[in-house]
Amino acid sequence: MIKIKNVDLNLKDTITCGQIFRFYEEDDNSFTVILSDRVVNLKMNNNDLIIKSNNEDNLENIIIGYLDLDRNYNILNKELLKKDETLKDIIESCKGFKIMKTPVFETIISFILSQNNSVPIIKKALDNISEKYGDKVIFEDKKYYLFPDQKKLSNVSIDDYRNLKTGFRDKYIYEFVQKVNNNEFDLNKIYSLNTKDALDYLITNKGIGMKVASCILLFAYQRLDVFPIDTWVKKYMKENYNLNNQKEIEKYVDERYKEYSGLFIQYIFHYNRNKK
DNA sequence: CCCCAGGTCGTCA
DNA sequence: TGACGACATGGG
Repeated sequence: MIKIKNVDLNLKDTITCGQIFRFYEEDDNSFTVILSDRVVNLKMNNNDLIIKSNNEDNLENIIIGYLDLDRNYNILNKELLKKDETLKDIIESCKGFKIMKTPVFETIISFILSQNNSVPIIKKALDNISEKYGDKVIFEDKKYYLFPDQKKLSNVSIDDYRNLKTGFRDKYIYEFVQKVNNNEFDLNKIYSLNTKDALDYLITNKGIGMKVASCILLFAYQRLDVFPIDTWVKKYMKENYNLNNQKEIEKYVDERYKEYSGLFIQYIFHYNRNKK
């Protein structure tokens, strides 16, 4: 067990707001997440974060990175507030909310699955893939399956994916995995690209459009300057700002919030989700 | 039974 | 460019 004292973290909202899919809320209000090569249980005890895992190697650093605990959100929030003072209440309500740093490969598969799909079904498909091709881990007497890496999926066919309930996205996942394994798509190249080029590079994959690419950049690559525009955001921006299409929204958000626009979108999503 | 899910693709003006 | 239907699946 590891304890990180005095963290500024809203664990529940951060875990459950749609950044990751494979997590379990436990009876003691802790969360068990399946993270790359291990299973981790996270629990807040007052302001301390209690961490347990089947694998404690480098665990504290991994969780600090995963939950973005090293970033100074106070500075970000101040910058955001400077750009738009009307965000005061929203920003305050998002205290402790973090943009997670999620595993790249799994995140891309997850968000390919997310198109025209609902969260429980996305989760089910990810679990199916993991149970079939991922390594088994026993943690506190329970069985879990890690999400497989690209090598483990190299021989999986479109039909295999279909049988795991990925729906019509089966071919997209297949093609993406093939391209990664054949070095036709380089996950590390993203780090060296600016945000616009990274988006253009991501959408060269079938099944990845602008929204999915934005989620990938925001969550897996920590690009806080992208803003995933989906049906929810469109509706919200129309109702509150009278912006009627994607172009108008992009222009508005980019002009006002620039390098923090991803944070801005996550904050208003989070705020409105909790409001009702 | 119909509708929808934090979309994207292919097709046709 | 821009609009529009199709798309697998499961839950309401």
